[in-house]
Amino acid sequence: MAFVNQNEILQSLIQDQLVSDPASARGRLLKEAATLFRDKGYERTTVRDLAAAVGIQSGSLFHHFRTKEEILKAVMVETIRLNTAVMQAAADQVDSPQGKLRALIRAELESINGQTGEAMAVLVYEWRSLSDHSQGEVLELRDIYENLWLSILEELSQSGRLAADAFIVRRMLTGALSWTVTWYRPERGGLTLDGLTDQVMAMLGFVDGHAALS
Amino acid sequence: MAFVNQNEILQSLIQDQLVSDPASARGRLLKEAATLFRDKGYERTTVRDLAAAVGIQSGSLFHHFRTKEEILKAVMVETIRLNTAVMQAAADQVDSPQGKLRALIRAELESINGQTGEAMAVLVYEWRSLSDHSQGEVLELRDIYENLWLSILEELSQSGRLAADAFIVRRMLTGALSWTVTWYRPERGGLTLDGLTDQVMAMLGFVDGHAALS
DNA sequence: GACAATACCAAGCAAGCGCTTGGTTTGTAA
DNA sequence: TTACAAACCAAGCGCTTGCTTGGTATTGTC
Repeated sequence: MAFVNQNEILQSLIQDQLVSDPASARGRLLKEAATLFRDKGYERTTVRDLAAAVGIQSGSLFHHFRTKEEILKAVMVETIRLNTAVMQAAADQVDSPQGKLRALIRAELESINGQTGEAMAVLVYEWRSLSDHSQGEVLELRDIYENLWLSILEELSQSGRLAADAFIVRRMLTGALSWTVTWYRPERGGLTLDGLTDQVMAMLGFVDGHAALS
Repeated sequence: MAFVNQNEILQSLIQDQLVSDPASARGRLLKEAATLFRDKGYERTTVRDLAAAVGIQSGSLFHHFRTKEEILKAVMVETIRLNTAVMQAAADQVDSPQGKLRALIRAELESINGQTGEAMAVLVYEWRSLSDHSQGEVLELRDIYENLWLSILEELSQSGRLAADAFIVRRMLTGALSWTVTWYRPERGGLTLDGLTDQVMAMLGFVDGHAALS
């Protein structure tokens, strides 16, 4: 199936029970949790904060989740699942490696700075609040996501269009793109998402603005 | 004065009371605090943890610092002071803008992954644990530090040797370089600090390996 | 050797934490 | 209407938290 927009992808994942419906009680809680975890940090966010955000008593949370950490893990797992699907779809819509790279960068910037931004920030900055066991589970999902990037970067590297090592470029991009959440404010005018994507591509030595569409 | 190594700079700052002597009680505490804050996060680190790390009772901490947050702020303030001086010295030892950029990148990578790495990580990832007022104070110091980078990047940009915008490149570098702390392990062999610096320079389009020395 | 000032200890307080418990309401289907 | 599970409330338990207090060593100075 070739998905076009993010909403179709989301519906499909909900169907397969891989992510929670944002309209359900569980989904709404995860959404609020992501926002609170990003704004205040996991540790500073109390179960009373979480409960108040969805309008229930703190004890009632534990009917939906066994522990507070399980909430954090759920935010992370569902975020990776959704974004892996979104990125895959973005890359599939373009043919050239350079175009695929641009699509990935744009899609990740959109994830980080758009609707799922809160959850993405949690994924990056609340990593060590997870227990070792949970970290392992999340790590497995992350590997799938990362391989999406690496296969494309290595293709560009081998054809000589990328000056630095593929692994290292991906790691640099991980840091650089996730960091945008701390400073990029598209709503204040100035730089659009496409403009920002162009800047990142330019930094990597791809200077021809909007990438080849085919 | 032209400083050569990091130790001379440190001694000078200690003299001026801008950073604590690592041999003093206060300095040792800040060192341990930085390590704990990085490993467990500020919130998860208790005053009892901090006290145990330096071998005193938890109550005795409050003879040196009024609050736990004051410890966090001190770690950040002293780290910025030291690193601003270190970076300034690194840039001053080279003449060409490209050489200065390489020196800054190398020095920041060294700060992040070397002796002061714990404190640098705290500076990046524990930002929101500071009160608003403290954030303001730290921000002022950060501006000085950032201007060091911007003046050099803008020079490169205006002479056409940098494809992307100077502000954006700096922000990308901030994210990319600080992220290295999560994956770069020089002690396991493989990539040296100079090698990593070369990779970053290559990513930015500066491909001539070790930069001009003059 | 007197005398502060500094550095520390031992004990514990008040508040907030994650989570449990026993019981009530709400939704669903026969 | 009855039956039953899912969703929720009200209360609070046991524990940890940052920080305070009153007192005791240790250190530097003349």
